[in-house]
Amino acid sequence: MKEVKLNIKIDKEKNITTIKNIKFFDLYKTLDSGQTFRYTYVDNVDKFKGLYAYTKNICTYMYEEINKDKSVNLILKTTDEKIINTWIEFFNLKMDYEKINDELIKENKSIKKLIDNAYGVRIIHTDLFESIITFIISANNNMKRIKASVELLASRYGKRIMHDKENNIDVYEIPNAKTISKLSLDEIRNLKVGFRDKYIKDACNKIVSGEIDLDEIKNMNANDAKLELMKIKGVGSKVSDCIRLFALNKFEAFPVDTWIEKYMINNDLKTSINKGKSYTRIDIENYGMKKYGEYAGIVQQYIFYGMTSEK
DNA sequence: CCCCAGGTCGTCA
DNA sequence: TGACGACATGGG
Repeated sequence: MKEVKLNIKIDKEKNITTIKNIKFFDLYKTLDSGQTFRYTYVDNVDKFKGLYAYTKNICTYMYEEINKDKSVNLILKTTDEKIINTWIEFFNLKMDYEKINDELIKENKSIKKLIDNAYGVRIIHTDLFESIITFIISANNNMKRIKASVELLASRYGKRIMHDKENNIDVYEIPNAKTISKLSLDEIRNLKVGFRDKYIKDACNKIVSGEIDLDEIKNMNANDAKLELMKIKGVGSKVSDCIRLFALNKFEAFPVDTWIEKYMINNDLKTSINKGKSYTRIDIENYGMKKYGEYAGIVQQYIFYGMTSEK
């Protein structure tokens, strides 16, 4: 698909970069949609509201302005081109979401209300290792607790990469596999990850030993990547789908968690279930992939946002 | 006390 | 294969 051309203004004097008129983008909804767990809201930096976002050992202050036509200006507090490009890639800003949404609606008109509700939610491009660890923690857990555990992991065992004295905010990097593999099970357990301690350790051991090669996984097709990730204990079908969708951007993945299951049972699958059919999560995953095709993961994220943002 | 959260594992048939 | 209980932990 053709890439969107970005309108980027770099202001060296103010140390600010503005990416102008981004279509279908909501910074806060996107970060808050359960794909990444590492961002910190700030009440007062340079007299405006914003946040520190983190990925791949980079922490940047940013905020958004909404234009009259609903497009968004993303303001980054940096002028470093490498960092700017990191965030463009992270938020997939070159993807033409208007076109993708039009195609999805053309195939299936009922998707329009899902899109309107989740307006601006994008699939982001997260770091593979971080995604593996956070989504192992996510199993049978909730967003608040996942975020707390990831934050504990970073602040206890990661290097501090940002210190904001004025707002009393510190940001730490996610420790690497080697560092985590040296921790005891008790130390990992103390991150409030419960029974997932041994899974985190297994993932790091396999990465350190070379049994799992993250660079190889990045070059695999969607199906091979899924199976390779599932060699890690604690990574089943759903966790693997989240990792390949968010960290590898395999958009055909359709992760089925408790929310997606509830939604599909009450909507897409309702009539057949009334006729006495039953579906496992794997059935629902295959149904979603078939029905929504190459952008199933994007549809899934709209559904997830809708289900979790109510109340 | 119960049930639930971006599920997976081991076991038993 | 398919079903089912166990698993940590905090919130409602």
